[in-house]
Amino acid sequence: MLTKAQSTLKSETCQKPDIVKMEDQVSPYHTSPYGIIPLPHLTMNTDVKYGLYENTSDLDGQNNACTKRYDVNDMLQQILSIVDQSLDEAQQRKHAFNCNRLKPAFFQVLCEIKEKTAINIRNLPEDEPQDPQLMRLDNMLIAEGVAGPERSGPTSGSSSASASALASINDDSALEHSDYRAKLTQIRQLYHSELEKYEQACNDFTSHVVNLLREQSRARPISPREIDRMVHIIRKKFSSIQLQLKQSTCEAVMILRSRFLDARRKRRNFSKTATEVLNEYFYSHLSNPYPSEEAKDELARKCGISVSQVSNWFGNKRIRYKKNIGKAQEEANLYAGIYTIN
DNA sequence: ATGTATGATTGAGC
DNA sequence: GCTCAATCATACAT
Repeated sequence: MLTKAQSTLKSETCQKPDIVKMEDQVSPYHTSPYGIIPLPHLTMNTDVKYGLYENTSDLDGQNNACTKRYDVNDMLQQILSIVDQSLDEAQQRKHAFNCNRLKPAFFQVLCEIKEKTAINIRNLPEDEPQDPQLMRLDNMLIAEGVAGPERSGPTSGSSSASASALASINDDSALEHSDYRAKLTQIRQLYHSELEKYEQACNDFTSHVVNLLREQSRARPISPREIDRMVHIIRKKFSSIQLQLKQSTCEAVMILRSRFLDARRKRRNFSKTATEVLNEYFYSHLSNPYPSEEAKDELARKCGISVSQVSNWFGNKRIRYKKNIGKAQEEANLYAGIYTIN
């Protein structure tokens, strides 16, 4: 069954008698399932508007239009000549084409052809899941305070708990902490300005392409769906660029962390009183030196260290006590003498 | 400079 | 998620 579109195209080839003569001949007035379209007019007009028959008049003197040979070279020549046409000329042609009363019908036909071809099959919008790598990076950037809402106080973030505890112990680490925060802010600002740039560029480019496609859609069949698809593709490309930005930002944060927050590099012994408090608890609970969550909280508060530091201390203490009970006996006696063994 | 002490990290096991 | 054991990296004492 011939569609309106197909019949239109076939009738167009009929305009070129040579071709039709040799190939399958279809009536220019073929009735499509969509009704009769006065095809000869359409083809004539569009051909003229497109300039395909531009030099017909020159040739008319020698050759009748029906006998004129249209070979591939002629057509190529005409296509190539479009490049040489001035913008004004092109605009005129475009305008003439758009004003053609049969243009909407012709356009509809082209759209239908497209609808029925494979173009739409691979057009199906796939709901692709979010890139797991991108999600990881996003989560990390938010966790580090680079992306997401700005953090004001040093006590606001959960990750800063140990740092703020350290800061309360001595000025040294407080200084380092502020240094760390300053550097993090620097990274944050850089990240956001770059991200903004990318987004701006993406939006600019997208709107440019959309405008271009919309403009072109007046002359060739471009469905809104296709434009959406193009926008989707552009966004995907740009997000892959953003991915690189996020990756390098994460790297920078990790380096910063390792430099400033890796406590192994800047280890400080706990204060004497803190060690005393911890030892007191340890030796007075020697039979079960495993402080509960509440006890850890209490010890952390008393010592001005974090709960995880308390946990670390007890972990180290238990293992080292076990390894050298003899040597630890002295210490045990010292504390046992003061506190009743539990 | 060297050895020891100590807080933190890592990986296995539960 | 906690603990153990080994280990790292630094602080501290000598």
